[in-house]
Amino acid sequence: MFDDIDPRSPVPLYEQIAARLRVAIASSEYSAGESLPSVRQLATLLRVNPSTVVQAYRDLEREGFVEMRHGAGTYVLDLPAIRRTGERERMTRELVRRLMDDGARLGISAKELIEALKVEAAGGA
Amino acid sequence: MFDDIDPRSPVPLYEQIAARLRVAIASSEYSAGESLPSVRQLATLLRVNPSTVVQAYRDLEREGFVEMRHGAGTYVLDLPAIRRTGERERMTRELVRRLMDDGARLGISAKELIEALKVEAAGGA
DNA sequence: CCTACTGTATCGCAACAACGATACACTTCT
DNA sequence: AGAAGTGTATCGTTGTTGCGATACAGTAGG
Repeated sequence: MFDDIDPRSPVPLYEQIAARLRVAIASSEYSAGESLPSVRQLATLLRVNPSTVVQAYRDLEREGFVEMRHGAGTYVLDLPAIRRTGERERMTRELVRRLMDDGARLGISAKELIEALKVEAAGGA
Repeated sequence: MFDDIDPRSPVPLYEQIAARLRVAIASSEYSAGESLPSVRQLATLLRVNPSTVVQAYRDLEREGFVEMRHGAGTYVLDLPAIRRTGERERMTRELVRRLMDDGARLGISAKELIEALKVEAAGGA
């Protein structure tokens, strides 16, 4: 499950770990109420420092995916609960802004991006 | 024209400068063949180090907006030349796909993304 | 040619990010 | 109460980034 963690990648370890867990949770590989591996367990498994795993878990917590309980463990929340929060709109805006930034950088207008997005959403070209 | 350059912003000075110039070029405030302010001129105007302006110009050059001529100045290229490459559509698709990926990861549908994109394009909240 | 302009290259430093080491504090179970 | 698990807090080291200082090199006009 964590085969693709690569210390030499330019994307930080904690981000790789968080990303992997995000999809796992979103795709119900972990279900609500279930506990993630402990910080030390996962750290040992990945041959990584516990602090690095903590950093990943903290990100997931900020994003509303999990809850860390001191002394008890880290538990995944249910997705509906995650989605209810205003956090969701915030993140949508953030994603879209980044898209527009990157687009502008390449001289691609918002109008074009909307068009392309519609096409991709409809199942691609 | 460069009123909004802010040293205290988390986004780097050179990136703010480059961003401002990108839209200026895209909107024909500078036309093809015209020269940008010299590195030192702009640096003095913005009360910034010449190296910082250079960094901005180099980015614009990598992106194909301008050409730096040693000893002569920095000149804007014509946009049609930039846009003619099929590279453009490819990158648009790539950007949009990444957006959808990231969205899916957070449980955000394409429909929502389109909606948010329209809002942001219209000037944001 | 030579002066006054252009961009270029190479440093140095301060701030920050990523990661690790290690000690601390809480919970749960017996 | 105590043991064995859990997350937390605080450091230090290392690499990278943003920015500046300063010397180098090319170009163009008098």
